[in-house]
Amino acid sequence: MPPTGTYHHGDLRAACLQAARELLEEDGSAGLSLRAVARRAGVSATAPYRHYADREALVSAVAAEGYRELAGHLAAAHPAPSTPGELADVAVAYVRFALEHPALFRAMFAEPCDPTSEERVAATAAISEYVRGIVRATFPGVDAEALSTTVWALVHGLAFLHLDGKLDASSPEVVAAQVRSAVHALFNASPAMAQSATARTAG
Amino acid sequence: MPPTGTYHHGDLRAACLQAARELLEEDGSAGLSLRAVARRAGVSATAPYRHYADREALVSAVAAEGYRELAGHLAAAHPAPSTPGELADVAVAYVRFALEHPALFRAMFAEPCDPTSEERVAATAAISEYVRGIVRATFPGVDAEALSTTVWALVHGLAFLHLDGKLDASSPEVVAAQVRSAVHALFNASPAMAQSATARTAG
DNA sequence: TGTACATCAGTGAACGCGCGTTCACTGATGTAC
DNA sequence: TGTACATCAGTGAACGCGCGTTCACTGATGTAC
Repeated sequence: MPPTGTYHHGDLRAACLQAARELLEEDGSAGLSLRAVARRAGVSATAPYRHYADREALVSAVAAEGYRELAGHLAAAHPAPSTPGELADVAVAYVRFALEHPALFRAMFAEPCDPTSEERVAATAAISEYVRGIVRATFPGVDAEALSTTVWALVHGLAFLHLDGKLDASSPEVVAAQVRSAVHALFNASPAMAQSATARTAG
Repeated sequence: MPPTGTYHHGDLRAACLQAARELLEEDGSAGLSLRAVARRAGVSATAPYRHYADREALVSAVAAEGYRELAGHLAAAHPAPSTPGELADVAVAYVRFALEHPALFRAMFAEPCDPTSEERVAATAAISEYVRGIVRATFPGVDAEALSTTVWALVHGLAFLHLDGKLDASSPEVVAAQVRSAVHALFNASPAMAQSATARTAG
């Protein structure tokens, strides 16, 4: 057990991430500042420099953590989606994550970011690969690369428009229904669906 | 003609917008500051207060102008789209606008914004209505409300993922092809298309 | 087991900065007579 | 056409702020003998 309340913090690196997360959750519109994070972590303004090269590095780390958390959230929605309906569940989870953590989501996507952060690049690549995997499982034989980009963009756009108040986000149910409907509009059209259309009820 | 170079500026309100735009174009990642705008407009730091209540008001005005400019850009892509292909042209124009004016686009959409700005609300409503009109023209008899939301979200998501470096934006052509492909994936599925599918070449 | 010492992870003062906003002001403009 | 005056659109000094980052430092930890 790391001794708490001592001069040495124990795990200030993690504590900074935690503090940053709390700040983002509390004030959805503020930018992260190193000083505010240090303050929240109960530490001098300069202590974080022991663990992060500069402000950018902290922000990148927060974003990367956000990506991982998002991935977990999606996986929790459905462990291994393989039908359009299950894929839609995952889509709903994506948008819900954005609406539940608006500031974090903005930090992850809306700010110009440091493209050199390995942690960050790896985390977004993982998300992208994850979506591709789902699409592949749901529509085997389709160009998963292209379709997964389309799916991601659709869902991402819904998330952002909702975040930005451009769509009706009055209740989670309304949002979920909208996401589902949009996703189904897309999936009804996929080549794989068209191919197997004869095997289902037409109309 | 307003006398330039005089004590009285002539049209400082417009000059501030212009200055703000230039700053956004030059530094895609900087936030707008009133002082920087004033500086760029060649005027004292406090002069803009004659024309804008505060920083927020300036930013909202810039964003509103951006919406109008985007609308013009879309209209220029095609005056009255009524086929999926023409609609795709408009979609391409949307994404191109975002990529050509990243900082402006972020100011318009990515920042938490003042929802009370009438100018801003009106401008975004206009965009939304515009998209709905196109969808209605392209797919008469369809629930334009739902489909136009889906279209907007898809295109908006593509714009943002590109802006954020999450997709291959290596050349305008690549981007355009991707947008077109995504839009077509969606349109192939719309009920209206399905209805009229027999009237076309199947496959 | 005890001591000397290197290393590590913090502190706190200080730097220079740009910011939003206020205020009393002044120069320019335009209108009434 | 000329003058007095109200109004308007700027100026510039000043405020207090939080920020990122540097620096020399010091207290705590752990290791070698």
